[in-house]
Amino acid sequence: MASSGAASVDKRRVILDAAVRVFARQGFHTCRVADIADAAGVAYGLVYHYFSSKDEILDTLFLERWDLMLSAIAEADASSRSPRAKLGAIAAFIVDSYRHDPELMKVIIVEVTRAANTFGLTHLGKIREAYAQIAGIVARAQREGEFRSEIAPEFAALAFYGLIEQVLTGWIFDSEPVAEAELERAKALIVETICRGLEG
Amino acid sequence: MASSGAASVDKRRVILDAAVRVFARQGFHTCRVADIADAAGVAYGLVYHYFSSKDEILDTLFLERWDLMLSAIAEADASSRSPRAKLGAIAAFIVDSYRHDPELMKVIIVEVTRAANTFGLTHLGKIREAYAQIAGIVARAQREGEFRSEIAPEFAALAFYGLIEQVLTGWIFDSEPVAEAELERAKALIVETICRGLEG
DNA sequence: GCCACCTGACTGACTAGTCAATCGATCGTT
DNA sequence: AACGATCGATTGACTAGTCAGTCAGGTGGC
Repeated sequence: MASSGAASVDKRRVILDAAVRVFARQGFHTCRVADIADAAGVAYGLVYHYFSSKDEILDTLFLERWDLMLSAIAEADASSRSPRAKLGAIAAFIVDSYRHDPELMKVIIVEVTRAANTFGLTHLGKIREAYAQIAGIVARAQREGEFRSEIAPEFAALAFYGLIEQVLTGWIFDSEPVAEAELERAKALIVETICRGLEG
Repeated sequence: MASSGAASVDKRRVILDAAVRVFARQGFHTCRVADIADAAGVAYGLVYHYFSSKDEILDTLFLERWDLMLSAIAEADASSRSPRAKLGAIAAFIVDSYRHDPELMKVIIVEVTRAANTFGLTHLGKIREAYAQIAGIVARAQREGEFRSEIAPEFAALAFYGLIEQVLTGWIFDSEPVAEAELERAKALIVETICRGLEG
Protein backbone atom coordinates (compact mmCIF):
# COMPACT_ATOMS: atom_id res chain seq x y z
CA MET A 1 0.00 0.00 0.00
CA ALA A 2 2.73 2.48 0.94
CA SER A 3 1.00 5.54 -0.48
CA SER A 4 -0.98 5.21 -3.67
CA GLY A 5 -2.07 2.76 -6.36
CA ALA A 6 -0.37 -0.29 -7.79
CA ALA A 7 1.98 1.47 -10.19
CA SER A 8 3.24 3.92 -7.58
CA VAL A 9 6.94 4.07 -6.87
CA ASP A 10 8.88 5.10 -3.84
CA LYS A 11 10.57 8.21 -5.19
CA ARG A 12 12.92 8.35 -2.24
CA ARG A 13 14.22 4.93 -3.21
CA VAL A 14 14.41 5.95 -6.87
CA ILE A 15 16.56 8.93 -5.90
CA LEU A 16 18.85 6.79 -3.74
CA ASP A 17 19.33 4.24 -6.54
CA ALA A 18 20.03 6.98 -9.06
CA ALA A 19 22.52 8.54 -6.66
CA VAL A 20 24.45 5.27 -6.47
CA ARG A 21 24.84 5.20 -10.24
CA VAL A 22 25.80 8.87 -10.44
CA PHE A 23 28.23 8.74 -7.49
CA ALA A 24 29.84 5.61 -8.90
CA ARG A 25 30.33 7.10 -12.35
CA GLN A 26 31.23 10.69 -11.52
CA GLY A 27 32.23 10.65 -7.90
CA PHE A 28 30.48 12.44 -5.07
CA HIS A 29 32.43 15.67 -5.29
CA THR A 30 32.28 16.06 -9.05
CA CYS A 31 28.63 15.27 -9.63
CA ARG A 32 25.88 17.84 -9.25
CA VAL A 33 22.59 17.37 -7.46
CA ALA A 34 20.98 18.06 -10.83
CA ASP A 35 22.70 14.95 -12.20
CA ILE A 36 21.08 12.83 -9.51
CA ALA A 37 17.66 14.34 -10.16
CA ASP A 38 18.07 13.78 -13.91
CA ALA A 39 19.17 10.18 -13.44
CA ALA A 40 16.21 9.57 -11.15
CA GLY A 41 13.82 11.25 -13.58
CA VAL A 42 12.51 13.66 -10.95
CA ALA A 43 12.61 17.40 -10.55
CA TYR A 44 15.58 19.02 -8.87
CA GLY A 45 13.58 20.20 -5.91
CA LEU A 46 12.24 16.77 -5.05
CA VAL A 47 15.67 15.67 -3.99
CA TYR A 48 15.45 18.25 -1.22
CA HIS A 49 11.98 17.10 -0.30
CA TYR A 50 13.39 13.73 0.71
CA PHE A 51 16.92 14.68 1.77
CA SER A 52 18.15 17.75 3.54
CA SER A 53 21.44 17.86 1.67
CA LYS A 54 23.61 16.12 -0.90
CA ASP A 55 25.67 14.77 2.00
CA GLU A 56 22.64 13.13 3.57
CA ILE A 57 22.10 11.05 0.45
CA LEU A 58 25.57 9.56 0.73
CA ASP A 59 25.21 9.12 4.48
CA THR A 60 21.99 7.21 3.93
CA LEU A 61 23.52 4.91 1.32
CA PHE A 62 26.48 4.18 3.55
CA LEU A 63 24.52 3.55 6.73
CA GLU A 64 21.97 1.29 5.05
CA ARG A 65 24.66 -1.08 3.85
CA TRP A 66 27.12 -0.77 6.70
CA ASP A 67 24.48 -1.70 9.24
CA LEU A 68 23.75 -4.82 7.22
CA MET A 69 27.44 -5.64 7.32
CA LEU A 70 27.69 -5.12 11.07
CA SER A 71 24.74 -7.49 11.47
CA ALA A 72 26.43 -10.06 9.24
CA ILE A 73 29.62 -9.83 11.30
CA ALA A 74 27.71 -10.11 14.56
CA GLU A 75 25.85 -13.13 13.24
CA ALA A 76 29.07 -14.83 12.17
CA ASP A 77 30.56 -14.05 15.57
CA ALA A 78 27.59 -15.51 17.41
CA SER A 79 27.61 -18.77 15.47
CA SER A 80 29.36 -21.83 16.77
CA ARG A 81 31.53 -22.36 13.71
CA SER A 82 35.32 -22.38 13.67
CA PRO A 83 37.16 -19.04 13.59
CA ARG A 84 38.20 -19.74 10.02
CA ALA A 85 34.58 -20.34 9.03
CA LYS A 86 33.49 -17.14 10.79
CA LEU A 87 36.01 -15.08 8.86
CA GLY A 88 34.99 -16.93 5.73
CA ALA A 89 31.37 -15.93 6.27
CA ILE A 90 32.35 -12.27 6.63
CA ALA A 91 34.51 -12.35 3.53
CA ALA A 92 31.68 -14.04 1.64
CA PHE A 93 29.19 -11.41 2.75
CA ILE A 94 31.35 -8.56 1.54
CA VAL A 95 32.27 -10.24 -1.74
CA ASP A 96 28.60 -11.05 -2.34
CA SER A 97 27.70 -7.45 -1.58
CA TYR A 98 30.03 -6.52 -4.40
CA ARG A 99 28.54 -9.17 -6.67
CA HIS A 100 25.03 -7.93 -5.96
CA ASP A 101 25.72 -4.20 -6.38
CA PRO A 102 29.24 -3.28 -7.45
CA GLU A 103 28.36 0.37 -7.89
CA LEU A 104 27.10 0.70 -4.33
CA MET A 105 30.22 -0.95 -2.97
CA LYS A 106 32.35 1.33 -5.08
CA VAL A 107 30.62 4.37 -3.62
CA ILE A 108 30.93 3.12 -0.06
CA ILE A 109 34.59 2.23 -0.34
CA VAL A 110 35.76 5.12 -2.47
CA GLU A 111 33.63 7.93 -1.09
CA VAL A 112 33.22 6.95 2.57
CA THR A 113 35.48 4.24 3.92
CA ARG A 114 38.62 5.62 2.32
CA ALA A 115 37.77 9.30 2.38
CA ALA A 116 39.42 10.34 5.60
CA ASN A 117 38.63 14.02 5.61
CA THR A 118 34.95 14.15 4.84
CA PHE A 119 32.66 11.20 5.39
CA GLY A 120 35.27 8.88 6.77
CA LEU A 121 35.53 11.12 9.81
CA THR A 122 31.78 11.32 10.27
CA HIS A 123 31.40 7.57 10.17
CA LEU A 124 34.71 6.61 11.72
CA GLY A 125 32.94 5.16 14.73
CA LYS A 126 30.79 2.85 12.64
CA ILE A 127 33.76 1.81 10.54
CA ARG A 128 35.83 0.97 13.58
CA GLU A 129 32.98 -1.02 15.03
CA ALA A 130 33.53 -3.49 12.22
CA TYR A 131 37.25 -3.76 12.93
CA ALA A 132 36.57 -4.21 16.63
CA GLN A 133 34.04 -6.95 16.02
CA ILE A 134 36.48 -8.83 13.78
CA ALA A 135 39.24 -8.36 16.32
CA GLY A 136 36.89 -9.89 18.88
CA ILE A 137 36.55 -13.04 16.79
CA VAL A 138 40.32 -13.36 16.54
CA ALA A 139 40.82 -12.69 20.25
CA ARG A 140 38.38 -15.43 21.20
CA ALA A 141 40.05 -17.86 18.82
CA GLN A 142 43.36 -17.07 20.48
CA ARG A 143 41.96 -17.58 23.97
CA GLU A 144 40.57 -20.92 22.91
CA GLY A 145 43.87 -21.92 21.38
CA GLU A 146 42.70 -22.11 17.79
CA PHE A 147 44.80 -19.12 16.69
CA ARG A 148 48.29 -18.46 17.97
CA SER A 149 48.82 -15.33 20.04
CA GLU A 150 51.84 -13.75 18.36
CA ILE A 151 49.71 -11.38 16.31
CA ALA A 152 47.54 -8.81 18.07
CA PRO A 153 43.83 -9.29 17.31
CA GLU A 154 43.46 -5.64 16.24
CA PHE A 155 46.29 -6.18 13.79
CA ALA A 156 44.77 -9.31 12.40
CA ALA A 157 41.46 -7.49 11.94
CA LEU A 158 43.21 -4.72 10.04
CA ALA A 159 44.96 -7.25 7.83
CA PHE A 160 41.75 -9.13 7.16
CA TYR A 161 39.57 -6.15 6.39
CA GLY A 162 42.39 -4.33 4.58
CA LEU A 163 42.96 -7.25 2.26
CA ILE A 164 39.28 -7.48 1.38
CA GLU A 165 39.04 -3.78 0.69
CA GLN A 166 42.17 -3.89 -1.42
CA VAL A 167 40.81 -6.74 -3.50
CA LEU A 168 37.51 -4.92 -4.01
CA THR A 169 39.38 -1.76 -4.92
CA GLY A 170 41.25 -3.71 -7.55
CA TRP A 171 37.96 -4.94 -9.02
CA ILE A 172 36.46 -1.46 -8.83
CA PHE A 173 39.30 -0.07 -10.91
CA ASP A 174 39.26 -2.92 -13.41
CA SER A 175 38.01 -2.02 -16.84
CA GLU A 176 36.27 -5.33 -17.45
CA PRO A 177 33.69 -6.82 -15.04
CA VAL A 178 34.87 -9.54 -12.70
CA ALA A 179 34.05 -13.15 -13.52
CA GLU A 180 31.93 -15.18 -11.11
CA ALA A 181 34.69 -17.73 -10.65
CA GLU A 182 37.08 -14.97 -9.70
CA LEU A 183 34.72 -13.85 -6.93
CA GLU A 184 34.54 -17.34 -5.44
CA ARG A 185 38.27 -17.87 -5.76
CA ALA A 186 38.87 -14.58 -3.98
CA LYS A 187 36.74 -15.62 -0.99
CA ALA A 188 38.87 -18.71 -0.49
CA LEU A 189 42.15 -16.89 -1.04
CA ILE A 190 41.30 -14.12 1.40
CA VAL A 191 40.60 -16.59 4.16
CA GLU A 192 43.56 -18.78 3.29
CA THR A 193 46.00 -15.86 3.15
CA ILE A 194 44.96 -14.47 6.51
CA CYS A 195 44.23 -17.64 8.46
CA ARG A 196 47.40 -19.53 7.52
CA GLY A 197 49.37 -16.89 9.41
CA LEU A 198 47.04 -16.92 12.38
CA GLU A 199 46.55 -20.63 12.92
CA GLY A 200 49.01 -22.61 14.99
CA MET B 1 72.60 29.12 -6.19
CA ALA B 2 69.07 28.41 -7.45
CA SER B 3 68.13 32.04 -7.98
CA SER B 4 69.34 34.60 -5.47
CA GLY B 5 71.47 35.14 -2.37
CA ALA B 6 72.14 33.07 0.74
CA ALA B 7 68.82 33.67 2.43
CA SER B 8 66.86 32.86 -0.70
CA VAL B 9 64.26 30.19 -0.59
CA ASP B 10 62.88 27.96 -3.27
CA LYS B 11 59.33 29.30 -3.38
CA ARG B 12 58.19 26.34 -5.42
CA ARG B 13 59.26 24.07 -2.59
CA VAL B 14 57.67 26.35 -0.02
CA ILE B 15 54.38 26.13 -1.91
CA LEU B 16 54.59 22.33 -2.13
CA ASP B 17 55.31 22.01 1.57
CA ALA B 18 52.47 24.34 2.44
CA ALA B 19 50.15 22.38 0.16
CA VAL B 20 50.96 19.18 2.07
CA ARG B 21 49.89 20.79 5.33
CA VAL B 22 46.75 22.30 3.85
CA PHE B 23 45.70 19.15 1.96
CA ALA B 24 46.30 17.06 5.06
CA ARG B 25 44.24 19.31 7.30
CA GLN B 26 41.38 20.29 4.98
CA GLY B 27 41.47 17.79 2.16
CA PHE B 28 42.17 18.50 -1.48
CA HIS B 29 38.59 19.15 -2.52
CA THR B 30 37.62 21.36 0.40
CA CYS B 31 40.66 23.60 0.52
CA ARG B 32 41.05 26.66 -1.67
CA VAL B 33 44.12 27.66 -3.60
CA ALA B 34 44.11 30.81 -1.48
CA ASP B 35 44.63 28.62 1.61
CA ILE B 36 47.76 27.16 0.08
CA ALA B 37 49.11 30.58 -0.86
CA ASP B 38 48.38 31.89 2.65
CA ALA B 39 50.03 28.91 4.32
CA ALA B 40 53.07 29.36 2.09
CA GLY B 41 53.17 33.09 2.77
CA VAL B 42 53.12 33.97 -0.91
CA ALA B 43 50.69 35.79 -3.14
CA TYR B 44 47.85 33.91 -4.73
CA GLY B 45 49.16 34.43 -8.25
CA LEU B 46 52.57 32.96 -7.49
CA VAL B 47 51.03 29.55 -7.11
CA TYR B 48 50.09 29.78 -10.79
CA HIS B 49 53.58 30.93 -11.69
CA TYR B 50 54.96 27.58 -10.55
CA PHE B 51 52.01 25.29 -11.18
CA SER B 52 49.49 25.31 -13.96
CA SER B 53 46.62 24.11 -11.78
CA LYS B 54 45.64 22.98 -8.31
CA ASP B 55 45.68 19.41 -9.58
CA GLU B 56 49.28 19.70 -10.71
CA ILE B 57 50.35 20.46 -7.14
CA LEU B 58 48.87 17.22 -5.89
CA ASP B 59 50.25 15.32 -8.88
CA THR B 60 53.72 16.64 -8.11
CA LEU B 61 53.54 15.68 -4.45
CA PHE B 62 52.36 12.19 -5.30
CA LEU B 63 54.88 11.53 -8.06
CA GLU B 64 57.85 12.81 -6.04
CA ARG B 65 57.20 10.32 -3.28
CA TRP B 66 55.84 7.44 -5.29
CA ASP B 67 58.90 7.38 -7.50
CA LEU B 68 61.03 7.16 -4.38
CA MET B 69 58.96 4.21 -3.27
CA LEU B 70 59.22 2.44 -6.59
CA SER B 71 62.99 2.86 -6.35
CA ALA B 72 62.99 1.46 -2.84
CA ILE B 73 61.00 -1.56 -3.98
CA ALA B 74 63.26 -2.11 -6.98
CA GLU B 75 66.28 -1.89 -4.73
CA ALA B 76 64.86 -4.41 -2.31
CA ASP B 77 63.99 -6.67 -5.20
CA ALA B 78 67.51 -6.48 -6.64
CA SER B 79 69.22 -7.31 -3.37
CA SER B 80 70.25 -10.84 -2.53
CA ARG B 81 68.37 -10.98 0.74
CA SER B 82 65.64 -13.47 1.61
CA PRO B 83 62.09 -12.79 0.39
CA ARG B 84 61.04 -12.04 3.94
CA ALA B 85 63.84 -9.51 4.28
CA LYS B 86 62.90 -7.90 0.97
CA LEU B 87 59.30 -7.44 2.06
CA GLY B 88 60.59 -6.22 5.41
CA ALA B 89 62.66 -3.55 3.67
CA ILE B 90 59.63 -2.34 1.73
CA ALA B 91 57.44 -2.23 4.83
CA ALA B 92 60.21 -0.36 6.64
CA PHE B 93 60.51 2.17 3.84
CA ILE B 94 56.79 2.96 3.88
CA VAL B 95 56.53 3.08 7.66
CA ASP B 96 59.59 5.33 7.79
CA SER B 97 58.03 7.56 5.15
CA TYR B 98 55.13 7.95 7.52
CA ARG B 99 57.44 8.61 10.47
CA HIS B 100 59.33 11.26 8.48
CA ASP B 101 56.28 13.08 7.07
CA PRO B 102 52.90 11.79 8.25
CA GLU B 103 51.04 14.63 6.57
CA LEU B 104 52.49 13.84 3.17
CA MET B 105 51.63 10.18 3.53
CA LYS B 106 48.12 11.12 4.59
CA VAL B 107 47.70 13.21 1.45
CA ILE B 108 49.08 10.51 -0.83
CA ILE B 109 46.96 7.76 0.65
CA VAL B 110 43.75 9.65 1.18
CA GLU B 111 43.73 11.93 -1.85
CA VAL B 112 45.47 9.81 -4.47
CA THR B 113 45.89 6.13 -3.74
CA ARG B 114 42.37 5.68 -2.45
CA ALA B 115 40.58 8.26 -4.58
CA ALA B 116 39.37 6.11 -7.41
CA ASN B 117 37.52 8.66 -9.46
CA THR B 118 39.93 11.52 -9.63
CA PHE B 119 43.65 11.10 -9.09
CA GLY B 120 43.58 7.41 -8.50
CA LEU B 121 42.59 6.92 -12.13
CA THR B 122 45.27 9.27 -13.42
CA HIS B 123 47.99 7.51 -11.51
CA LEU B 124 46.56 4.01 -11.60
CA GLY B 125 49.44 2.82 -13.77
CA LYS B 126 52.07 4.03 -11.31
CA ILE B 127 50.16 2.56 -8.39
CA ARG B 128 49.87 -0.81 -10.05
CA GLU B 129 53.57 -0.77 -10.88
CA ALA B 130 54.18 -1.09 -7.15
CA TYR B 131 51.82 -4.04 -6.79
CA ALA B 132 53.41 -5.72 -9.80
CA GLN B 133 56.91 -5.27 -8.43
CA ILE B 134 55.92 -6.77 -5.09
CA ALA B 135 54.15 -9.63 -6.86
CA GLY B 136 57.41 -10.23 -8.73
CA ILE B 137 59.27 -10.67 -5.47
CA VAL B 138 56.71 -13.21 -4.29
CA ALA B 139 56.70 -15.04 -7.60
CA ARG B 140 60.47 -15.44 -7.56
CA ALA B 141 60.37 -16.68 -3.98
CA GLN B 142 57.82 -19.27 -5.04
CA ARG B 143 59.90 -20.40 -8.00
CA GLU B 144 62.88 -20.81 -5.73
CA GLY B 145 60.82 -22.78 -3.24
CA GLU B 146 61.03 -20.28 -0.41
CA PHE B 147 57.32 -19.45 -0.54
CA ARG B 148 54.65 -22.04 -1.20
CA SER B 149 52.65 -21.69 -4.40
CA GLU B 150 49.06 -21.93 -3.14
CA ILE B 151 48.58 -18.18 -3.08
CA ALA B 152 48.84 -16.22 -6.32
CA PRO B 153 51.67 -13.66 -6.23
CA GLU B 154 49.30 -10.84 -7.26
CA PHE B 155 47.08 -11.76 -4.38
CA ALA B 156 49.97 -11.79 -1.94
CA ALA B 157 51.04 -8.37 -3.20
CA LEU B 158 47.55 -7.01 -2.65
CA ALA B 159 47.48 -8.45 0.85
CA PHE B 160 50.89 -7.04 1.69
CA TYR B 161 50.34 -3.56 0.34
CA GLY B 162 46.70 -3.49 1.54
CA LEU B 163 47.71 -4.32 5.07
CA ILE B 164 50.33 -1.58 5.14
CA GLU B 165 47.91 0.99 3.79
CA GLN B 166 45.27 -0.08 6.29
CA VAL B 167 47.70 0.28 9.17
CA LEU B 168 48.78 3.72 7.97
CA THR B 169 45.13 4.72 7.52
CA GLY B 170 44.50 3.72 11.11
CA TRP B 171 47.35 5.96 12.26
CA ILE B 172 46.19 8.79 10.02
CA PHE B 173 42.77 8.75 11.65
CA ASP B 174 44.14 8.44 15.17
CA SER B 175 43.69 11.51 17.31
CA GLU B 176 46.98 11.14 19.13
CA PRO B 177 50.35 10.78 17.34
CA VAL B 178 51.79 7.29 17.04
CA ALA B 179 54.60 6.24 19.38
CA GLU B 180 57.99 5.29 17.94
CA ALA B 181 57.77 1.84 19.44
CA GLU B 182 54.44 1.30 17.74
CA LEU B 183 56.01 2.08 14.37
CA GLU B 184 58.75 -0.48 14.86
CA ARG B 185 56.36 -3.08 16.18
CA ALA B 186 54.15 -2.55 13.14
CA LYS B 187 57.02 -3.24 10.73
CA ALA B 188 57.62 -6.60 12.34
CA LEU B 189 53.93 -7.48 12.56
CA ILE B 190 53.25 -6.61 8.94
CA VAL B 191 55.97 -8.93 7.72
CA GLU B 192 55.09 -11.64 10.21
CA THR B 193 51.39 -11.57 9.36
CA ILE B 194 51.96 -11.81 5.63
CA CYS B 195 54.98 -14.10 5.44
CA ARG B 196 53.72 -16.75 7.86
CA GLY B 197 50.98 -17.54 5.38
CA LEU B 198 53.33 -17.52 2.42
CA GLU B 199 56.24 -19.53 3.74
CA GLY B 200 56.19 -23.28 3.52
C1' DG C 1 66.90 48.18 -19.29
C1' DC C 2 65.91 43.55 -19.13
C1' DC C 3 63.86 39.59 -17.24
C1' DA C 4 62.47 36.53 -13.85
C1' DC C 5 59.94 36.66 -9.89
C1' DC C 6 56.12 38.29 -7.62
C1' DT C 7 51.47 40.63 -6.40
C1' DG C 8 46.36 40.54 -5.49
C1' DA C 9 42.07 42.41 -7.37
C1' DC C 10 39.06 40.70 -10.61
C1' DT C 11 36.18 37.66 -13.64
C1' DG C 12 33.60 34.03 -15.38
C1' DA C 13 31.70 29.81 -14.61
C1' DC C 14 29.48 26.91 -11.65
C1' DT C 15 26.24 24.89 -8.09
C1' DA C 16 24.00 23.81 -3.42
C1' DG C 17 20.03 24.91 -1.57
C1' DT C 18 15.38 27.85 -1.50
C1' DC C 19 10.77 28.83 -2.46
C1' DA C 20 6.42 30.02 -4.43
C1' DA C 21 3.43 27.80 -7.32
C1' DT C 22 1.00 23.64 -9.15
C1' DC C 23 -0.71 18.98 -9.09
C1' DG C 24 -3.60 15.31 -7.63
C1' DA C 25 -5.20 11.92 -4.29
C1' DT C 26 -8.38 11.57 -0.44
C1' DC C 27 -12.32 12.62 2.22
C1' DG C 28 -16.18 15.06 4.64
C1' DT C 29 -20.30 17.39 3.28
C1' DT C 30 -24.46 18.11 0.94
C1' DA D 1 -22.53 12.10 -7.40
C1' DA D 2 -20.81 16.59 -7.27
C1' DC D 3 -18.13 19.84 -4.74
C1' DG D 4 -14.23 21.87 -2.68
C1' DA D 5 -11.07 21.76 1.27
C1' DT D 6 -6.81 19.85 2.63
C1' DC D 7 -2.16 18.50 2.32
C1' DG D 8 1.72 15.93 0.85
C1' DA D 9 4.18 15.35 -3.47
C1' DT D 10 6.26 17.65 -7.22
C1' DT D 11 8.14 21.28 -10.13
C1' DG D 12 12.05 24.31 -11.86
C1' DA D 13 13.46 29.13 -11.92
C1' DC D 14 16.10 31.66 -8.95
C1' DT D 15 19.50 33.30 -5.26
C1' DA D 16 23.54 33.79 -2.95
C1' DG D 17 27.82 32.42 -2.64
C1' DT D 18 32.06 29.98 -3.98
C1' DC D 19 36.50 29.56 -6.10
C1' DA D 20 39.89 28.31 -9.99
C1' DG D 21 42.39 30.68 -12.91
C1' DT D 22 43.73 35.38 -15.35
C1' DC D 23 46.00 39.59 -15.99
C1' DA D 24 47.93 44.03 -15.78
C1' DG D 25 51.12 45.77 -13.39
C1' DG D 26 55.08 46.04 -9.72
C1' DT D 27 60.01 45.18 -7.96
C1' DG D 28 64.78 44.18 -7.62
C1' DG D 29 68.99 41.91 -9.16
C1' DC D 30 72.45 42.07 -12.81
